[in-house]
Amino acid sequence: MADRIDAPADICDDMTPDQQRLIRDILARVVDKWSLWALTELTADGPLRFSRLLERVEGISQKSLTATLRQLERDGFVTRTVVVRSPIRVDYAATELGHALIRRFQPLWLWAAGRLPDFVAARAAFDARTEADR
Amino acid sequence: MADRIDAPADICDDMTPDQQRLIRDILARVVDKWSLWALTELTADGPLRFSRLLERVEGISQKSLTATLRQLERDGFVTRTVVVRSPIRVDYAATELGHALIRRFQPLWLWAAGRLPDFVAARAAFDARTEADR
DNA sequence: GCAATCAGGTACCCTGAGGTAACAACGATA
DNA sequence: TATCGTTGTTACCTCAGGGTACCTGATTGC
Repeated sequence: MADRIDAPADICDDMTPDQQRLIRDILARVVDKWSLWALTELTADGPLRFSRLLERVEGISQKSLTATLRQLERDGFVTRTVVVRSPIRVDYAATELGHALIRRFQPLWLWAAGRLPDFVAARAAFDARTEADR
Repeated sequence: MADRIDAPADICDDMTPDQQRLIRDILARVVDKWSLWALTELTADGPLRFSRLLERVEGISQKSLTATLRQLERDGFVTRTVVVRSPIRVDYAATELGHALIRRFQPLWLWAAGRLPDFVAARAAFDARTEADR
């Protein structure tokens, strides 16, 4: 998991180091291997139980899903409600904060999708350059 | 480094798996340990040479800075120009794509900064909850 | 010739994220 | 009673990111 993300100095100037660390922490969580994916599933499709998430977040292990959901819950992006029915059942749902985060992140995704040709071109150019000489 | 970041399905529907993987790749790079920080320094303050960056991106090692800059260069966020002067000199500068990325990322940072109290409260509530029972 | 500066490469090691697999609780059901 | 389904937890292992330390060129100045 990435453990620090920084922002331009002018945004940070009026914050304590502790606050800056917390923000980095939050944003790092947002972009780690599974968090955003899991949260996206929850924002797109009502409350989901553990096993449903396990199926949807394709490739994640039980252990990692548990850890991911705990972190998301701790930071207020997700709620966890235990239903004591027959086979125990746990529902996870995105909070308002969770929805807001996804909404804020989408423009970045769309932008990246739009500039896809630039990335492809940049990589091709770089690889050609390095293969030749350097 | 995080190696995948996903977006809502409706954005992905008209993209090939390869394209989706590339976008995840790009966005993952953006939020890894050092990339965003280094790029931020470059967008804030003209071209910088290797040693200047080494000082500014406080805590990074030579090895990691080299690796980070190579990745940023490969993805088109940074240019690398060698000046063959007396003691060799290499200038790094953010490209238009690099500036655009930082601009796109800033709103997310500002939003997180604004919701700081929510994160603090969520964590406090969670920690109190888990300390008591569970 | 010799030291110093600058940009990097390389070898070695350590840590931590994350996967696998087995086990735990606990009610329902056969 | 035994087994199953569900949500975890725990032990063990692997692998890759990243740090430290040292070495390489190339060039200038002494």
